[in-house]
Amino acid sequence: MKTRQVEDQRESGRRLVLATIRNRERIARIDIAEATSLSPATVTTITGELLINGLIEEIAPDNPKRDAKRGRPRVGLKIRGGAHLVAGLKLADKNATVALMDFEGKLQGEHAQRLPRKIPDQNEIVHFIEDLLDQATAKIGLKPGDLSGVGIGLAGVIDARRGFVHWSPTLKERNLPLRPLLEEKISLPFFIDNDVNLVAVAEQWFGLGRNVNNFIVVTIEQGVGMGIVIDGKIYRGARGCGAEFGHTKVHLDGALCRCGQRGCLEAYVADYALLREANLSASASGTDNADQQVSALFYKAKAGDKTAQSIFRRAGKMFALGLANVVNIFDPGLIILSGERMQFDYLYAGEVIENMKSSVVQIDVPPPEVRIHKWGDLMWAKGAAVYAMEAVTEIALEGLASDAS
Amino acid sequence: MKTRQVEDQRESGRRLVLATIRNRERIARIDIAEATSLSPATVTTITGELLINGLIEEIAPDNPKRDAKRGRPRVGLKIRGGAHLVAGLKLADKNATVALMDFEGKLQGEHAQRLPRKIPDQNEIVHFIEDLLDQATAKIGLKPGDLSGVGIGLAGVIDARRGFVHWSPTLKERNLPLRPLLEEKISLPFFIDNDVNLVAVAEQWFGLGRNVNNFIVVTIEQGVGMGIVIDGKIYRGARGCGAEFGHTKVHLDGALCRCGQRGCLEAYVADYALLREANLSASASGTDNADQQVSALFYKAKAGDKTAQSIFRRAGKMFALGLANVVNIFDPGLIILSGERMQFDYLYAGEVIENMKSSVVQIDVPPPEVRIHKWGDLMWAKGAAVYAMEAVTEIALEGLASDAS
DNA sequence: ACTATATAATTCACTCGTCAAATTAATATA
DNA sequence: TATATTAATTTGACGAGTGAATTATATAGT
Repeated sequence: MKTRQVEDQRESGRRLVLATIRNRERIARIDIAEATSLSPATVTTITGELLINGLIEEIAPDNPKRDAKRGRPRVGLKIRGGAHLVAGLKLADKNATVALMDFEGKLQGEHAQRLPRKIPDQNEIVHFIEDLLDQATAKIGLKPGDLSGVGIGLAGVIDARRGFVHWSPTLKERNLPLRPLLEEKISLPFFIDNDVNLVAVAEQWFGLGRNVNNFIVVTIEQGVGMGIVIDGKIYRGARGCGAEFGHTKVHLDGALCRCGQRGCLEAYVADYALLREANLSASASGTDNADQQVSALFYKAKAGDKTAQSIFRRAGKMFALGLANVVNIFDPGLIILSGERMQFDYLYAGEVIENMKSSVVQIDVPPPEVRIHKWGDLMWAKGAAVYAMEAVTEIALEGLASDAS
Repeated sequence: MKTRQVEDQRESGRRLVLATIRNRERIARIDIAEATSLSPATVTTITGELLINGLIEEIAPDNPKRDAKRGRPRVGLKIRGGAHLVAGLKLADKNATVALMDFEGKLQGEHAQRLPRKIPDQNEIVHFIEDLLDQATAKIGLKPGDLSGVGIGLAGVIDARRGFVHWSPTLKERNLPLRPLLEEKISLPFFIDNDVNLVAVAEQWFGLGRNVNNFIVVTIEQGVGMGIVIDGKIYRGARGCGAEFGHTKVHLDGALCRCGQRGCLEAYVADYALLREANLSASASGTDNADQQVSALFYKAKAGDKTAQSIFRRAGKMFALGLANVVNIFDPGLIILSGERMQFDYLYAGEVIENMKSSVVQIDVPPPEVRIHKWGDLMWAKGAAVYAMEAVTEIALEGLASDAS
């Protein structure tokens, strides 16, 4: 900590250059200069450092036709995938998914495993994750020690800053300091967050949120979740726990929610809410096929069953109302509806979207775009991996300062 | 535009130092160094520039007792009030208020005037504002030309970036490019924003939001408004128009709102909603005493009238629900309830707040603090002035770069 | 084949801003 | 009056970024 302002300048330059290379996948120095509005000279210096430290590499001129331009050919730079390997875990209600990702963002391996219904205690969760990492890395001939970091996405209320789980449907215990517990047993940096936030990160890197600075992601699965991106960063509230869209109230003294309160959006659109309406308790007919039951209900509605239709119609209305509230408060530029349930079009049908748009303050500017993105657990795990990678990148860049010889 | 990174560094240093002096009112160089983690040497350089350019000034050692410490006494620095004068206007439904403020944030004059019911056209609004500025400045023996900028707060949906009024209850016309219109006639920079955002700015500078980086302000008057501060900055949505809390839906297909939609919070808690319930149309018994009618209704409820009580009770419940939704989505650290109607305790009664807190996701961290701040139109105008001053400061700092000799 | 032209990347001399250390300034205390 | 103490300024050095010149590497033209 010699100086402050001066070092900061260089460090932010490195960050900027690395981010630019990431974003553009492969890019020549001159284009980096253009994109970052740094001078070519500075770009040479910074990329030189990054090359020495192995974070980036030059790429062979892959364009044999070279656009028929003359002059010295630009040499492409890219992230060096081998620089770091991270793991991302998605712990859902019934199964866990692992994604292994290199520093370039490429998937290097994956692994899935069933989960005991609820993980009862601290020890078991730590062991379970340890196992998961063992098996996942073994698949590609490596060990957990080869990882530079692990990201974990979990449903529930999570304080990402502390890696603290206030509450999660996956765990039996409340108020679990998960990160300290894990880091005590496994000597790796862990990064824990609400799973929807990690979907938002995944959308930012690989999905519909690329180069969009302000958007929100809404997921419907067991519960209803939301991730908010403002100025390119995940927004976390003052108390460190993210957007609880599912427990937004859509009806005064309305339907009972599993959180104990009444009128939550979740109590109208989540799986259990739909089944409850249909008088099909999930626990009554086997815990595992709630999915199938919801599917069955959906196809019944499709087939013309009035009761089933009514259930989905109400859910759609409530969803539209909740969404409109978010739009009225946040005015996001883009809304991404994501998650397993998005295969059921009742929630993103034109009617629901129109409903939402007509409940938004009307001005002569078009309402936010709504896009649907259905993807499975692996994408959530990739989001978790990316989350870890952002953190690992940060650590790498900080460490680089003293490294420079 | 010689260099980029290098000049930026100096400029951000100036910004930082000036902001620190603002925040601390009077502060010695050594303390600035401490607060900004710049070196004393740099602080000397920067404050020297600011002194030469007349933005700050040294203050005589006002502490005759000097804490009984020895050594060279620290010389205080403060913002030089005379550096710039700005005006802030609050245009409400029935009256307009002007605040004149010096560069130090001190009120230099004020002025109020009744407003015609609705301003019909472009020309009139420009003339009206021109008049207002003339009269306000005349009161302290100056002219509008002595101003460095004018901030204007207006209810409705405003795009602050463009100074564009999508819609305002004060104006008859929709889609009015107010800033260009004003700047065409009056050669001063104008800064226009939603009035609640300006209240938020005022809270940040003078009120309960001092040194709080994340909070929201909610006001109830003719309508219901909200201002959001994230990371010390006013949050503006993607479309440039702020938080429309009042048109958040609290009931599916609920009460009819003046915006034409149903179930808006405003349709339950705003003046017209209360009077409508009480079967007292504002327009029926004279437009001007809606205030008094609401007051009368309030005291009737206080006196035990069941009907009146029921009206306020429902309004309170809906308000609590809407507020809970904002908390669930945003998780702000502090909520400031502000505005004229806050004198009626039905909306911030312990019961309502408790109601809200019990509708928020429950974790083992205390829910956000709620504080009440009742203040009149002058404070809104001061907020508008501060808003202008922030902009003027920015301009002054930018101009300084080339000035430096 | 050779030169001219074009473009990318690097090198180098210079400027600007910050900082640590030394110096000067201004006070209280012995 | 001398000494101690703290604030502010000055000074010399250093780090980072830049423009201009230089080097590298290609194509186009003859």
